Amino acid sequence: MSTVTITDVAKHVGVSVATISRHLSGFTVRNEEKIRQAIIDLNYRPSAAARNLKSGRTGIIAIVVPDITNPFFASIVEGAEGAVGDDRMILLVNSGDSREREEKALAQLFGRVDGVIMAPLTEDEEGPSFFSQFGLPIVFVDRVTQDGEKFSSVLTDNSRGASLATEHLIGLGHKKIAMISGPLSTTPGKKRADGFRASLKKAGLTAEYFVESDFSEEGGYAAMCSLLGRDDAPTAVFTANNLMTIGALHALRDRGVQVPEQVSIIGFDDLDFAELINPPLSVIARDARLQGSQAMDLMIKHLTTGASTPPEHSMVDVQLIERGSCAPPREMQTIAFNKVDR
Amino acid sequence: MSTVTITDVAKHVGVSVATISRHLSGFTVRNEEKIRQAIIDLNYRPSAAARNLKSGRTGIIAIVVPDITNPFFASIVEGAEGAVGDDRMILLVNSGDSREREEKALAQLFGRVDGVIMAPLTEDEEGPSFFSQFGLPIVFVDRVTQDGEKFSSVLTDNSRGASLATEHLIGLGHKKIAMISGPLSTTPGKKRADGFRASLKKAGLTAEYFVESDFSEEGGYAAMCSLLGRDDAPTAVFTANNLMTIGALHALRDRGVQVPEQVSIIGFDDLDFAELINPPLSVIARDARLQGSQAMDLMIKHLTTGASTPPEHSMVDVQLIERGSCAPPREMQTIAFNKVDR
DNA sequence: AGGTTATCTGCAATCGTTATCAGTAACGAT
DNA sequence: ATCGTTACTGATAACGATTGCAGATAACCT
Repeated sequence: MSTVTITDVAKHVGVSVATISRHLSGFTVRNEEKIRQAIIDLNYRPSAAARNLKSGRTGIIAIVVPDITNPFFASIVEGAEGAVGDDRMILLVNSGDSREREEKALAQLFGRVDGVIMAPLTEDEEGPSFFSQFGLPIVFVDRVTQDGEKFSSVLTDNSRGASLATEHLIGLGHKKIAMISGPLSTTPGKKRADGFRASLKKAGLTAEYFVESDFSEEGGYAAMCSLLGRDDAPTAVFTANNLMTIGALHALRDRGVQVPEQVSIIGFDDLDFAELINPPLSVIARDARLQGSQAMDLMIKHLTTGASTPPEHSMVDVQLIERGSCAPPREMQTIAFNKVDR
Repeated sequence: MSTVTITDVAKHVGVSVATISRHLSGFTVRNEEKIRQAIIDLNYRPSAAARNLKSGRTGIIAIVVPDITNPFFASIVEGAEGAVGDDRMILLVNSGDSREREEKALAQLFGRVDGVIMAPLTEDEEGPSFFSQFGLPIVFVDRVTQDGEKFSSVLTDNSRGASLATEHLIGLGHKKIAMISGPLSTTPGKKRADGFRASLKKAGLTAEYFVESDFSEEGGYAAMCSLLGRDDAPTAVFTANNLMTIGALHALRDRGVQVPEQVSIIGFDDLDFAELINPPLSVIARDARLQGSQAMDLMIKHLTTGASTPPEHSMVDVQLIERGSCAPPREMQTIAFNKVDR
């Protein structure tokens, strides 16, 4: 029933398949009206597979993200969706976080898509040829590779964002500042950690409370628990992504720790509900949708101008949003009290 | 460079293309080792397009959702992702909420995918042939169509969920209970409104505070504002989905309304951060991931057993999760006070 | 050695579409 | 009447893989 081909239409009208094909590609043909009608009558739909085979293009762009339920990646996808245009579609792949799955995905994607936008969660150091071997155009989000010169990317100023957060805490008077970091093997993980350390150093502090975690809610929970379990607990915490922030908040809540009275907290990446939390959560925010749409723009540009054009790298800005989860440390208040007392 | 075909491999080894093809399909051939080596040396990857054309199948299943940043739909996608298996992939389409875009998507999808899982936000009354005209296998999530007998679906007991919420509020003593409803033109919108009205009626109350909105955060905000602006404001509100709940909470916060002291609120669909809000949000929850994986299971079953098998309909359960955003109405407390006073 | 299987192989057709090329018809200009 | 131009048309060869068929090779048995 639904296997009506261009040949059927041609027979039905009484012309050759070439004529139908030309009509479909927008050329003017004689029996235009009859053809239009026949297509409707027979419910003909051109075979995408055949077109792909002929043209070598699919009109599909893949987006590889580690976790679509992470609002950050969902926003990336949304942004890319908005920029994709009418004649292309998006193929979503949840890669998880392993190199194996990423490689498998890339191999599977080959021939099915015209290009890949890749947003990593973790990454390993890789040979420069790893991604190029697939012969697919790639645009990276938040990742730099040793192939840097070969692929375009849309980066965040991760290091600056981390510095903003850290300096905000320092400015409030905190000395015992913790960071719940992402994996140092990833670009965002490393850069944010770097920014944190740099800011501490500038203020004459040491990165005593540094916990490397895994960008997951569970990881954030565990990391916060371990920090709270220390003899000399920190008075402020910077969490390196949204999921770990949620996990850390859950840990604080479960332990009955008051925010910001006992512990201040600031997270990287905004959350839809950050204002609804008690207290409203201060964060380092960036425009994830913009990052997604820029990545898509770069990809489409690359596809339309041909592989000849050199790769481009754009940078998305970050900003500090103060809400209420950060306050001066308790010790300061206590010390002040003590002084008055004596 | 990357246009290595099966013919190149055949030439390189010195056999016919048929032999290479057979090796690829798992048959035993003579020069197996040489072929394997040649494939690696030449970096050959079979053309998906050509395979699709021959086989008529693509190994891709589409998921059409109105908004991927809605955590509910993200979870649906995640669930489906987990159930898709190794030899298939997911094509994500953000449909928005218009019938036009849905139709366009379906038309575009034809030939590119083996089947479609469709989760609606809005829907119109449609002729029974609307979806069948595309000749694509479809599994619906949370939607019933007049084609009901033709397509499988995974439904939620929306009506029961709404009743659970409403009866919870009634049980606390509320009389002035509002509902911020989704569009009544949608299956979930209608069913949840039905459940609400039914429960009110059973308790001898009327649906005086009923606002039809649009399942969006902005809609929820506006609806809550209009409810708060009434002379005789409600003491409890049931919001029909997660986004409207967030919007309503923002409105309450902006107006400085105390929850649950002044207004109780309960939402349909759980939120990741429901526990972190002050007070923790009570909700009607269901397993969205399960809904997604069941939809995928049904789709794969349909694809593997052929179109002959009759459609199936499964139902996902809902449950009330009490957290703290609902309390007895203020009037009752006031009245009690008054009685004691006199 | 000869006959009979059991395996493996290559040829060629096929999937549905588009690009190329060689027409043909209509029409005005010469 | 002939020519050139314009505007369309149809037959056919690709695109890259799979598969039925028939032929070839090897293996086995008597």
